[in-house]
Amino acid sequence: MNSLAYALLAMLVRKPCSGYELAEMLEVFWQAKHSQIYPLLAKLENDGYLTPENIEQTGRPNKKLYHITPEGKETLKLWMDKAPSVPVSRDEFLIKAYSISLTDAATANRLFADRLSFYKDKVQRREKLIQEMEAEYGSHLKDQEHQIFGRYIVHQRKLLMEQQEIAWCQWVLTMIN
Amino acid sequence: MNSLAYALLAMLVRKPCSGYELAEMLEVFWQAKHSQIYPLLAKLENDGYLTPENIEQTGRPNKKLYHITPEGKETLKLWMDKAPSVPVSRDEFLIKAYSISLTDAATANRLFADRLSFYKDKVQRREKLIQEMEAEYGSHLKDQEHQIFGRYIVHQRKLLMEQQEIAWCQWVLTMIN
DNA sequence: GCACTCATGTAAGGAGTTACATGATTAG
DNA sequence: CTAATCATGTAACTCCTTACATGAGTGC
Repeated sequence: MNSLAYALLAMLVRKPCSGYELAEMLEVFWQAKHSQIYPLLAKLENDGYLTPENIEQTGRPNKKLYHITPEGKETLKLWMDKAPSVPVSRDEFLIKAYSISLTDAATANRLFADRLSFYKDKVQRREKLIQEMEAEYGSHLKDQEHQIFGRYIVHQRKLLMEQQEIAWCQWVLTMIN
Repeated sequence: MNSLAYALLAMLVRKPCSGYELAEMLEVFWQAKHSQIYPLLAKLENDGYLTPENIEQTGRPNKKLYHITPEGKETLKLWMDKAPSVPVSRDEFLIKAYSISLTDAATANRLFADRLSFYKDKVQRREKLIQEMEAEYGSHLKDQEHQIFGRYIVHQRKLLMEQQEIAWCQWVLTMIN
């Protein structure tokens, strides 16, 4: 059981998902490629933490919805008590930002302008997602007992980070222009 | 040449460093263990991007200061033009925050309280580091031509992120208490 | 026609972590 | 007297990415 395994269980507590969906949803705290996810789902099924449900679809490929088992949920619950490992963030952009004096004004500008638009897009998507949560759950979002609470606060955290990235890029752009 | 190799070159443009020092300094954009750094430094030396200087010390182990070569600096410069790969962040804490409804109030509280103090410590260290930069470089910090500029903006970014993490933890704590 | 989305998998290789190894000095 | 800091390295292993493989439907 590695961190990704717990990330998958955490997602599946909310609702049954296919590997394809999980790969998208994991973006919020543990990015992983499908090539890592599919074998791990098979392993978790084999260990009794998940059960698959085959969904036949027309017009698109069939899929497997994985459901979390009581053992899976219990395993995740027990893990909650352990101290989380230190967060890891690896960002090539920051290496380039650090080395900005090595490059010309045009390259520096492009670097930050691209970063800015990348995060503007991220913010837009995140705001839409949060609006959808608000429409569906309303005041339950602030109820720590409700299952949605965890999902809400995590996406709020990500939104804040993305908004701050935009503000910081703009701050740097005013200095280099 | 992987991202970590460029991260090392970026650090060594500023000043010659030992592998030990680099492991600490890399925290800001690309965390790596010494077991990954030492072999890579040897490889970069072998490729002609670095030259080592042996420093004999009394009262503590001798060390190797790596200096970047003109070829190393040129390689880093050329890399600046390429679009950076997408940032990766993997944070076990966020998996637990997402699953907060599975656990009791005491565990949830401890989880966020620990996170809060972890980042309070981070902010303290970062603020001290930035104050030292201000004392040494003053108005040069805002001069995009100056070598310190990149280092300054990156640490500012990290400080903002850490301060925001504190504010967010406090926001969640008010909701769960 | 071409790229994108949905959908699942395997194989090979590169990146990163943990453990093994050594050892003096300093602070509590 | 115990833990932390400084300091460098290797070995084994796990984790993660890239590439290979397949294929129908949709939008430009």
